[in-house]
Amino acid sequence: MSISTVSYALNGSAKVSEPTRTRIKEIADRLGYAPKLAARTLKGNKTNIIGVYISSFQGEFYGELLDGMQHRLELLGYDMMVNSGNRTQKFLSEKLFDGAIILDNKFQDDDLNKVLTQGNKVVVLDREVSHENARTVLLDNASGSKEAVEYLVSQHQENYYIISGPRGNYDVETRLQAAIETFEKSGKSFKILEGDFTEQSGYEAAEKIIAEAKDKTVGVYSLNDDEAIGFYRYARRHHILLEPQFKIVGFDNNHSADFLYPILPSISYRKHLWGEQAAETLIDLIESKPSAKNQTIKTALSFRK
Amino acid sequence: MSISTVSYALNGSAKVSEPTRTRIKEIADRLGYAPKLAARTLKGNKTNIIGVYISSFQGEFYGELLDGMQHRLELLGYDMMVNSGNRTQKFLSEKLFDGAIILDNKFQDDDLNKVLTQGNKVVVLDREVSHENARTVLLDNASGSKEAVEYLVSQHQENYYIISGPRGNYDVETRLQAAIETFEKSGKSFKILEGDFTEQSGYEAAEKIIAEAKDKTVGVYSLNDDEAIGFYRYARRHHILLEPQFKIVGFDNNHSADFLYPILPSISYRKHLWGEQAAETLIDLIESKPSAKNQTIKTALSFRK
DNA sequence: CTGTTAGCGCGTTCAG
DNA sequence: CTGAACGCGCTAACAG
Repeated sequence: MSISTVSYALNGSAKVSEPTRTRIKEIADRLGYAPKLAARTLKGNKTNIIGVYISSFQGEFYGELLDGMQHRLELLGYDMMVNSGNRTQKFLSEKLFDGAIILDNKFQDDDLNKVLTQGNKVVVLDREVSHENARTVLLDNASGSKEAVEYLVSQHQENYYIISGPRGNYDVETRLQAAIETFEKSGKSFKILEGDFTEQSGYEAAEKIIAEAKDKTVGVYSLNDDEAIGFYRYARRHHILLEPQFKIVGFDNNHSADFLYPILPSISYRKHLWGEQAAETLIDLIESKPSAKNQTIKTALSFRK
Repeated sequence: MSISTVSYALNGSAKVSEPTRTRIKEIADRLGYAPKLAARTLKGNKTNIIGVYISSFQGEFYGELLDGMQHRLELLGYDMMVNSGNRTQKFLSEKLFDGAIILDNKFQDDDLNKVLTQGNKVVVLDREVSHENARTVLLDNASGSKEAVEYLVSQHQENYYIISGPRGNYDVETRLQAAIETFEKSGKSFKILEGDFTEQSGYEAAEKIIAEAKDKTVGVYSLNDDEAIGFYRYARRHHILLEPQFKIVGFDNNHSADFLYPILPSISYRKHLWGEQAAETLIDLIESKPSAKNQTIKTALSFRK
């Protein structure tokens, strides 16, 4: 029983007879033997692992997205590993991953370019990229933003605000631009308050907006739901009834905003599908299928149930 | 410039002069060269990667926990990768990870034992294990559960319920046992309704409980907050005012339950710390430090803010 | 200090 | 079914 026979047996090659295979598998099992990934990879140059890069594990944002990726990748015969933190970027260059999905503002454009130049395949969910080894699967922020603002304007408020997000972020910039255009087209004036997508920043924005409001009615477009939740939290803590003076719209349709009162309308999109599309596109890219094209994920105003 | 010099230079060996090192690094950078993890691992028998196994990415439960692990592991010089799904268990046997943290009911006891027998180091957060290669970092469910029930009983309700969780689960069984003991000690009778830790199961339990209640006051101990949220959702959808007839206590102190009305008291614990302890214990175990002992995470009733 | 050479780690796979 | 080369980087031994 030679080394190669063992290898063939364990990998299901037809070069080994059934009885031998069975015997080998039994022995391997008894010994707790498992071929090392490192050795196999060295020879094969492929790991069948996809690396996913996110900026933080905190928050409910990623769960459904990752779940979508995971399920699709499993179907396609790949495994998935989730990373957060700068140091792990090296694993892509070091060929631990056959490809990566990136939704991580801490992953710098420079580093991304380096990685692409090295020949790594990447799908990006948080910026525009043009490179033969990259594809994008992006939200249709413009359309969602337009709908959000149109809804607010239809409520005929007296003053309007946008609570912004971290500048430079793709989603922020595209949502902002579309919102501004839509406000201008409607002839309504508005103010922009800076935010950073955290609850805290929404809380602080609420303080300003409510102080400025006096007895005017106000419409607020919060560029994500976390900020909107912060807004509600401020109101609750200060015993301010939002209804009917304040109308707010958010973005992301967070599950955890389901119990806010009054209901928080929000721009929603299919997170699970987003993850699936990202996975599918990446594998198409890795396997050099021509179907590996840039994708867009639709958005629409939702009023929860 | 020989191969060995390059290796020495890139790995910071003293056998290479600074100028040479710098030059080599520049060239490597320009060429986009990065030593492959597989080759390095094969020789060194160590990856400095810790695998974390969770049963699903969904839900807000894991975020803070993973964040705690991640930060502590980073401090200790390790990288972390998060896995979900049965197929990825093999990576531990295949020596991609130097060790693992497991909080995954889909990770079977049999498989865990196999992995431990192979010599892999593991910290487990969701069951009791006794093995030289394993340590546990578990919640003090008994204490939390006792406090939850004592709180309910102090509210002097007429009927009491427990909404259970998935049977066999360590947290469920220990919470349940302590709850039963505490109810019995107080002389109160109670009913147990089955649940599975999902919102849906809490929703269904609410339907039964509310139908049975008539005009009696009711105390409900929901073994996790997701179920409690389901309870509230049922009440809201059917326009039932919970206060003052229904008193509910949960477990986990989920952030997303912050906006429930009336306030949902819940057994809380420091998730971030939990993750940190798990990480620390695992590394101690890997590095054969005697400090690698089983740990317990404290719990306490919390009324949110 | 730098270069050369060679062995090692471990599984895969071709040629026999 | 077996022998041996191979993949890639690390490192020890030795020479310049």
